[in-house]
Amino acid sequence: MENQSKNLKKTRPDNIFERVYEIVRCIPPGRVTTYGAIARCIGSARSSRMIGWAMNSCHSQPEIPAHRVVNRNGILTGKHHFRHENLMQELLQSEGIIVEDDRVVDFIHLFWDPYKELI
DNA sequence: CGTTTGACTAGTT
DNA sequence: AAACTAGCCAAAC
Repeated sequence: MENQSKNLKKTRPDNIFERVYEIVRCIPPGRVTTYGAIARCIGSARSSRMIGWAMNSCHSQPEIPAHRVVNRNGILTGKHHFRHENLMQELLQSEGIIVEDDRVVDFIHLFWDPYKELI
């Protein structure tokens, strides 16, 4: 009972994290979004750093296309957290996204706004 | 239990 | 234009 809820609390990712995962899962292949956009979508616009933390824990949750989340300039800031340094870029390129110098080419047009699309 | 850190961003100097 | 600041908040130390 008490122990269980304790365990649950430890096991259960915070709601914010689940919300983040939900949004990230909704990013269509071949599109990207930003930490800030997700943060805005879950209602705390200035908590973009938490999105990064959420991604850090997302390996426990399969089916999270974390490679489609880049920073506001379309730069692959999170690439070092993948199994291999180039995995993020390879995944993006396998979806038709051109990556040059760790930056998503034509990022502005590939940007997928969860706030608009997931209202 | 206070401090530091971080896959960020927007604003100011 | 580059550097600095502040806000945010959960883990790690």
